[in-house]
Amino acid sequence: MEGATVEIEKAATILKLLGDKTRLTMVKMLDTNDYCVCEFVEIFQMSQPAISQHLRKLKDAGVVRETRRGQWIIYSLNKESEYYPFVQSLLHHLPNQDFRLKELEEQGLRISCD
Amino acid sequence: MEGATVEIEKAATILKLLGDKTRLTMVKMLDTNDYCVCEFVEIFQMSQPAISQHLRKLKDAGVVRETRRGQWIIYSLNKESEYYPFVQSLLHHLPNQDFRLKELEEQGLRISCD
DNA sequence: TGTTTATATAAGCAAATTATTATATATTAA
DNA sequence: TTAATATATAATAATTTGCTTATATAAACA
Repeated sequence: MEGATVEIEKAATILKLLGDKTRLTMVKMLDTNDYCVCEFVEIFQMSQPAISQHLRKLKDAGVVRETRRGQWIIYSLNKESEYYPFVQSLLHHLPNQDFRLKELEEQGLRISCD
Repeated sequence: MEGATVEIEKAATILKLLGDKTRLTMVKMLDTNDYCVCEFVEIFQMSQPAISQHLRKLKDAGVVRETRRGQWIIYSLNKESEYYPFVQSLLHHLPNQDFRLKELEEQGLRISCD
């Protein structure tokens, strides 16, 4: 096995966090692009507080991090996390979600630019 | 990426299931050995119905399966599951739990024999 | 400055989760 | 056949989760 082992308790915490369709999709999307909150609101057709709360959980666990860019707060995967390799290897099994970015762009709603 | 992709929704279901310390430990243990219900009861110091309910969830999702051996019901990882490769790759990141089996044996409480 | 836009936080609530206790079922053994 | 053992299921209670609405904060812009 490559990479260090993840303590069972911490692994369970991360898996529970990713065991939600919205958060799992977010994290898969963040694996290839950065997004701001309002883009997620658009994509998931969910209220802004609901999206913020999902992102806060991911941030508290160190899975994602945020940077302010003007009035927007951009979220990205935290690749420095000691759990990143673990998360990564999960994401490899999931289907690409780039179609969601395409939809955003087609609607002229893309904001973050990497 | 090797192996087929797991639908996001199904992946979230499996991750939520494994996002519980008890179930995650069970599955990691089952990756190398089979166990009966009463062994798990001993190991986790939890009521028998609680253990049965965890196992039922894992069974309903197709992650584990059961075989009766006399009065015992032996649980094992379902390696035929289409999600087995996904589960496997998670388990690789977790620390070995063989010390739990050793403890069982030292207490003379080991029942299942593979 | 005041207004708009993007985001976060708090309070409250319904649904889901995880344990418990009590009871039913199935196999083994006396 | 009866008692003991292993397991499952049902009912229930406590806790957690994920949304909602209302409100606060912070940057941008007129």
